[in-house]
Amino acid sequence: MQPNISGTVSERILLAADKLFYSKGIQAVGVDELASAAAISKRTLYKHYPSKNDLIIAYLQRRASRAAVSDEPSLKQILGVFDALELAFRHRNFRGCPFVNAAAELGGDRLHPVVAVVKSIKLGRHAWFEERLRDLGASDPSVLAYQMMLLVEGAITNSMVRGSDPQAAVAARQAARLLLRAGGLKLD
Amino acid sequence: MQPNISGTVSERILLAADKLFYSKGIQAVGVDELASAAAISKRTLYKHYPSKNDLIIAYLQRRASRAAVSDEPSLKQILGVFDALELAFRHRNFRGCPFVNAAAELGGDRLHPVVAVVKSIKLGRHAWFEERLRDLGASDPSVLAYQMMLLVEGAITNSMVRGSDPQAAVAARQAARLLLRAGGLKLD
DNA sequence: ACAAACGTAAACTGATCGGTATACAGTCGG
DNA sequence: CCGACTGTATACCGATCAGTTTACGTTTGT
Repeated sequence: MQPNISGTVSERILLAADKLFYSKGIQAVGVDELASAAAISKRTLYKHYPSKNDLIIAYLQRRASRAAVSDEPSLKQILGVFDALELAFRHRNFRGCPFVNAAAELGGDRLHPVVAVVKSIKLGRHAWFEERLRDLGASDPSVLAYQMMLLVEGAITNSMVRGSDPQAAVAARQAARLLLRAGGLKLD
Repeated sequence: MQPNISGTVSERILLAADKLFYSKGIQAVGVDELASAAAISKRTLYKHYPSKNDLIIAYLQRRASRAAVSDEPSLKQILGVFDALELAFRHRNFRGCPFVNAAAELGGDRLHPVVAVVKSIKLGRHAWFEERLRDLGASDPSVLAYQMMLLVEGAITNSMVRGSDPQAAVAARQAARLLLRAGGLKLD
């Protein structure tokens, strides 16, 4: 891979980490490879991120903060998640959920800081769904939000295992519409 | 961990591999640890499994072959999956789906033999659902089977990330009943 | 009893890893 | 012009890993 030489140093490092960690897996990427991909020396990398673990966490938090802030109506936002999934599944570089992958790779140690980060991110997603479902007057926003999470996670996992299968998103969206309607929401 | 000294050698190795691979992760377990856990020498281990990869695949296939063969009616079998999930989530040692975890750990290389094994196992599960749904006269057995897969995978993943949450199974079962009914099945 | 086969224990090989230290080049303010 | 700073290139460290080899019991068939 030819190194990226644009942007600030921290950005370059995070960009390289994002690409490599996600596509090859966290454990499979060494610090030397990261440094050369970011076109910096190892020393500089350790100046910005004092350990590989710090870089891993920064990578996950950067992925989490990509939450699209939108002023669309709540229902459209919820259904939009499944459209976004389908788009993601069509992407050639799709390789599942970075958070789940990280937890699977490093979760052998239940006290690993990465596990805590992943958990908080997932709880945040649940809250995101629940908030919007409450707005929409769902009969049981918490469990309905949980079910949306199940469909999203399930679709991502299935698509990853099968090798980027867009049909996972189609089945998930259809199921979501059914569950939302059963939960007391009026869809179009 | 005190070594296990009962059963045949191959069984002992597989038993140790199952416990260690699942609880600590595949990459986190070394061959020396496996040998001492199985109370055999490294030499003997390599006689039974000529590489660590062979042992990994044997471990996954053993997990997959644990499919409970039952003569219950199809519908009861399908719903039973979600009861089994809840039971699994209550287990202290639950740490997600061994197949997904393996794919997440080793899937950076898309041609890795483990990835192919995992994919075939998951396709087998889909076929298992589809077969029973077809028996039951579901209107679209393939997509309904896909949706069952989504719920199962989603529940497992969510429960793992949250640290063994039985509520994931409850939400999944409730969603499953709804989807099954909408798919043309008569429940109780 | 004896030799071949099988097992173990443990050292070793070569490679890779995260992280550190050294030596050197460029830059910039005073 | 200089000295502090910043970054690079690279060698190095200790640990760990998969896999091999060596040396030494122990069992087993005959």
